[in-house]
Amino acid sequence: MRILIAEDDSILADGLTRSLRLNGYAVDAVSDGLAADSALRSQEFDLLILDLGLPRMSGLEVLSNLRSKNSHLPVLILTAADSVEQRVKGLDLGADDYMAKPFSLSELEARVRALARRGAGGGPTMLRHGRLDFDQTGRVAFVDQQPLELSAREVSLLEILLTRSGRMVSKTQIVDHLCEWGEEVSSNAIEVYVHRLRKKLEPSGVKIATVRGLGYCLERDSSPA
Amino acid sequence: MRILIAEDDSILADGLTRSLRLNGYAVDAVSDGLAADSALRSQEFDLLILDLGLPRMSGLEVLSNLRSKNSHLPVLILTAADSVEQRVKGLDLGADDYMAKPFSLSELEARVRALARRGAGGGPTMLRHGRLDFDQTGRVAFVDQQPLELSAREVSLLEILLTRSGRMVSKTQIVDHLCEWGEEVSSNAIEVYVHRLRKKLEPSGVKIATVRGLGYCLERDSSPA
DNA sequence: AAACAGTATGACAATAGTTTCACCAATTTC
DNA sequence: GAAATTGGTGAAACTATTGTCATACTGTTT
Repeated sequence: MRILIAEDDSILADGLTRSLRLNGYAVDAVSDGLAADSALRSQEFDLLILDLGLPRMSGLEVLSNLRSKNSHLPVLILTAADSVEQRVKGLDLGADDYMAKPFSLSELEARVRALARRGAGGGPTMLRHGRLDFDQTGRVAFVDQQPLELSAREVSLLEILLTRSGRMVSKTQIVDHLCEWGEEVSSNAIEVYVHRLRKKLEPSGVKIATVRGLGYCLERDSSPA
Repeated sequence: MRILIAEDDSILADGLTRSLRLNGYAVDAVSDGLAADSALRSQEFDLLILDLGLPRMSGLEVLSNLRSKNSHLPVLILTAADSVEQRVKGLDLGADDYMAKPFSLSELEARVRALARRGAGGGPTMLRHGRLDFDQTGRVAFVDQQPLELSAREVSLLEILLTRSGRMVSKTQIVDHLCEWGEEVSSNAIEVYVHRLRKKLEPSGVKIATVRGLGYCLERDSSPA
């Protein structure tokens, strides 16, 4: 689950980044509108947290650019407490939720959870694959009701595989979802994650298939329900 | 998926080439505008990465030539960080996206993916032929909902046949889509791919017809709907 | 019908991609 | 601050895929 934060107050941005990371999200932060716009073109995010008062390009512009590309990316806008007007504009332009500064971290986290869930297809937050259940909100996996002990990386990997169940997922796609910008990771790292996850998934009967040169994909349920 | 890189900085070009190849694209590189123009006339590409500051013919010229031929080829332009003006011109001339140097490889890769996806018909990525379904995004083929085990090459071959469904595909066209310039492949290699793909397609009832001296084409649905 | 060019097919070898293990660095936990 | 967990690297073993060869086959041409 990848989040982009566009916020010019670096202290606030830092705090948000840190706290969201603790919650298991991959977070990137930019500090002006142009950078946000550019980031949105290049990467796929699952949620955008957008300050409306950004330098170089206003948050409203960023938002309208985004929506004009027909993106349904969930957007949470941050506004100064007094600018009711902006807030309204933002919602008109298709923001999904707003928070007035100052706000409490835990409230923000809650909204983020809600939006992230909604974005994930609007559908159920429970992914199922054979005997494996995965709770996207709590980020826990179960095999026959028994919780599975997975590290953060493993959870993320499992999540991306599950959300694209049956489709090929290339290593680059995996890197994009798991890592943030500065973080360059050897392709071997992915292979290692897969290896470790496979081991932990063994008892569940869920298999990760390899297609040489293309990537990985979750094997379809072999066992009939 | 074939990409042309027009970039005169050979170090950068090299890096791009290598990294994109790792992502499974067929990449060709040229180092000046004329060569780019000429390559675009002779070969079919799916994406152009174009530096605007090219010798012999400027990137903007290459781009406008291309668009004047009514090509909708997705184009990603590379510009110096400060030349906002060029960038704007480029977008006006019909570039699809831009990146300011210097940029991170992974960011470029992401944009390439985005463009490649958009370029691939923009529309539905599901191709259907008789009982055979092919998910272009996921790069998986199904027969009656059952996934088909194909290698990377086989997937590519199937893709090109499906996208030209019913029409002839010459061996040269196949080589062009699958391989890069340096990569010389005997014509027999193609015959071998076809052979292997045919075998795997057998249970689906989908047939690849040979036309002596011309090439191959997917047989029309034999079973009337 | 013989000769020919193009195509099919199976086996083999080289390659490039993957798995796996052991180990180090960094971070978190107690 | 020590121990434990997690995340990442490199190297060696491993393996499926790929491309070529040699050979058999098919349809055309003379």
